[in-house]
Amino acid sequence: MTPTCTSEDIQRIINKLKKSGYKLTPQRQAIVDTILDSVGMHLTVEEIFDIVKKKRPEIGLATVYRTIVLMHEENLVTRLDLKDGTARYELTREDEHHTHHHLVCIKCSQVLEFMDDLLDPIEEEIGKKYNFKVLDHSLKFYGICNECAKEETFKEETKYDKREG
Amino acid sequence: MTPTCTSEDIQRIINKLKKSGYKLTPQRQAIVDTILDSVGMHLTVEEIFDIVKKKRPEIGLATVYRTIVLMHEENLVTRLDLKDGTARYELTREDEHHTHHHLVCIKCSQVLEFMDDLLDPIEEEIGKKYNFKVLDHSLKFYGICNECAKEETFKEETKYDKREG
DNA sequence: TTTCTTGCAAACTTTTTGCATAATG
DNA sequence: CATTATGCAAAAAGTTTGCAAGAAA
Repeated sequence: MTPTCTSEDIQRIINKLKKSGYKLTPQRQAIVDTILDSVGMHLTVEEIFDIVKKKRPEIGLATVYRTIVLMHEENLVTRLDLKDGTARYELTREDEHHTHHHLVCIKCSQVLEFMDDLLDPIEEEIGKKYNFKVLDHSLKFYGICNECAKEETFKEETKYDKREG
Repeated sequence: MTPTCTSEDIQRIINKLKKSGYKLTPQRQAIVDTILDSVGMHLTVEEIFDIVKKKRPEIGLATVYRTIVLMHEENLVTRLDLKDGTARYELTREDEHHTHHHLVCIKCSQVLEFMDDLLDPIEEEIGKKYNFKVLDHSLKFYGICNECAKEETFKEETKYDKREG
């Protein structure tokens, strides 16, 4: 479920950046490394910055922002919105037909990932019905994770603020 | 597809607010009216503010924010993230089993809505598989709308920034 | 009259940008 | 060496909050 990263990943990323004419600076290397090391963690830019800073204290937050923007434009990272006010990013996995999806616990905010291609027929149907050329989809399930379900009985009201439409 | 609002909607909202102990001020009324009048438009708080201000210039932006937060907590509005940097809100439709979903054009940013309950069996399956009590889901399809498809041939690169995982 | 709400301004948070300096290919 | 990238600090943009004055139940 949580794939580990290979040296192919790092090569793929570096090649793509080079191909687009970007220089490979130590700062960018450090940021790429951090993203590769944090698969499944859905880090914010600030969190990436904090990790990178440990190895290279001279690095600036603006550089991290600029690098993430750049990687996002190149589709090397995918943005994820978990409704806590800051954007989060994760490595775009090359091997996935579509991006994977997320189970978001509205009690503890834990995020599980899952792959599922059951959506493909729906995608096709919707495309035809609305004359819309579907390229990708994003799916999130909101609910209560196993641990939180054990802890206490869930109260139906509250916590709408963790979901989105 | 784009449902119009009935007086039942406004009664439902007002009753819910009253029931939760909130006072019904003219400011809140104006904001509720605006949201009811803008179904399908996915307004930002600032946009709601601009509309409300025309009728009641004395109203403050903070009041609009506070009212939206409050309505969101009461599940009267649903937050929607269309990746343009600001949160957007829409009326939570009472009659829907789940919230409706969105087709987002990555060229022109147009947002179409669609209802679909084909996801229910997937929801159930995922729930069992991951021991996750699913309460709701959010689904977005990203692609090219009919108009944009006509205009020009789509170039495969670019525009990843409009999508999310 | 008591409590909740408003408007304003200030504070905060996240993200972007200008600019001089430094590093890359 | 020409160009691109960096770090810093300042600016933007979106959202939240403190507080005194005002309105609702």
